[in-house]
Parts: sequence; structure tokens; C-alpha cells
Amino acid sequence: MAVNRLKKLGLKLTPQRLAILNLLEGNKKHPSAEEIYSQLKPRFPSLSPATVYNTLEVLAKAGELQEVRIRGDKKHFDSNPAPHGHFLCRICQSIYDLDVEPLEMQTPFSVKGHLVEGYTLYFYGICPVCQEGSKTKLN
Amino acid sequence: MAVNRLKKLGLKLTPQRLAILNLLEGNKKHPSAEEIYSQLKPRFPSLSPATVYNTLEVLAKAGELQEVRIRGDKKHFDSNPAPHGHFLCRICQSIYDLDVEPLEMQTPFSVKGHLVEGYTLYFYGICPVCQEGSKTKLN
DNA sequence: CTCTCAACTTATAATAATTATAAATTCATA
DNA sequence: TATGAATTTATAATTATTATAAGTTGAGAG
Repeated sequence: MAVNRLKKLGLKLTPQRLAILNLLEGNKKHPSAEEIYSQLKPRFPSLSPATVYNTLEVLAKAGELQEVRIRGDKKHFDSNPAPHGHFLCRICQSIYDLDVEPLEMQTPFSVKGHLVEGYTLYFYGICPVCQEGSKTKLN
Repeated sequence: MAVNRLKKLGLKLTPQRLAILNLLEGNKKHPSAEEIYSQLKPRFPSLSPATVYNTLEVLAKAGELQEVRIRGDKKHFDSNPAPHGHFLCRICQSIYDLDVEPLEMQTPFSVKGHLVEGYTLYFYGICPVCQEGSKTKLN
């Protein structure tokens, strides 16, 4: 579990960090910092946004999670740090994991002299729910 | 040329728009809005940052260029609107076009119920110039 | 067990890219 | 060349995020 990994990295196990990790683990919704803050605030009344930002940065740098910058305005966070595709619905703005077969790559690799250490793959369009919704509307 | 396309779209051909288009056409450096503004300001003393932002948004929506959001802080712009890979060097922060063979896809397509209308592919690492630089340092 | 202190959290202010607003200007057609 | 909608401009507002500094705490040393 993440607790042991944090210890190995010399990071302190604070209640805030554990709460943020717990919120993200197994969470498919890729929340933003603000959403994480709002969801934890009731249980941690003293929680500050800065702590959420700090923690997310520390955990991302430690390789425990990844930043998802599929939207132009704010970052979202994924507890799965391995590179994989993400999908943003232009109707409901939901972010989904989306693996597209031939696109998985092992890093690092070199292309035309560029040393590629990581990559992101973002898809944009309409999610299954919203496609269904617009169908219903038309009937 | 772009002029005719803009006319077709019902967009006015202002000197500012033409200058921005010209700056971007055949420019491999993918400048940010601020860089575009700084470069044009001497020739257009009345130019306002808002105009640059407006124009870039209009042109992007018209499909004449694409936003490159490979960096977390600011947007960059590419006069080639077709989806293709981009690479950000973590040393010099330069952005390069980078096509990786098996990754080109025709849009739209569907994956697991998601209608994919567009996509972005961003690579992160060290560019050829900076790899050469660090080699030199070690010798 | 408790002392110690670097690491962490917090409140607050500062930053910086971008967006909104509204008045002045100008492109393009009649 | 007159007209009006589109555009540009200056300015203010927004908003996610980062910086700062003071107070708090986790966890190893003794």
C-alpha cells in the first residue's frame, strides 16, 4: 500500500496526506485539487487548500500519482501513475480512463534524437452517457 | 492560403489577424500568446494582449490552428491544426513537433462507447540539443 | 516516554495567464 | 462613402496556483 512507499521516500505520514491518498485510490473520477479540498474539508475542518496543492505536488513528484492536464483551466489527479489514455467529454466535462490498443509505450525510448521519458495521451469527444442522452432527446 | 479560408468563415481580415497568422505560419517554435504579443508589438504599437487572445481563440475554433497545452502554465499555438505529437524538453522548455509512427489516428472514431473527435499526444523528455549539451559537459 | 526539530500545515498574500466588459474603431458591403 | 456589425483596445475581474512566514506536529533519538 501507499503508506509503505511514502515511508520509504522519507515523507511524513500526516492525516491530510493519507486522506488525500485514500480519496484518490480507486477513484475513477480524477478530481481536481479544489474538488479534493471540498470533499475533505468537512472531515478536516482545519484543512487548507495549500496543503492539498502541496500534497498533490509531492505525491506526483514521488511518482505516486499523475497530473491530468486534459483541461485547459485546471489540473486533475489520477492515483494511477502509469501512462494511459484519458478522455474528456465536451458535454459533461467528465474525465474517463481510456486505453486505446496500439498506443501503449514503454518509457524511456528515443525518437529522432529526442529522449522520451514520459508521455500523455488525451482524447476529446462525447462520452457514452452523453451520447445516450442526446439520442433520447431526439426520440 | 489562410486569407481565403478566413473570408469563407465570415471572419474579418484585420491587420492584427493577418500578422498573427503570418507569425505562426511555418513557425516551428509554437509560441505562447505572450510571445506572439511581444513579437508583434513593435510593428503594431496599438496591439493589445486581449486581441492576441481573442484572435487565437477565434482561429483555433475555426480550425485554422491548434492550442498546444503541453505545459501546465500557459498555452502554446501551432499553425498546423492536424493532430500530431508534440515534445517538451524539460531542460530548455522548447516545444518540438514529434511524429511517432504507430500513433497517428484518423478522427472521429469510437472506442468503448466513447466518440473520439480529437486527441493530443504530448511527449516529455530531453531534446537533441540538450542531450548534446550535457554530453559536452561531461567531457 | 518525551524531547527535539525538520518537515508539515495553515492563513494569507502574491502571481500570472486568461477572460469579461464596455467604449472606440474599422472592415466590408450596400 | 455611409452604415452597422464585428473587432480592437484599455481596463478591470477572475481563478487556479504558488510563495511566504508563522505556528504545529510526526517520528526518531535518547
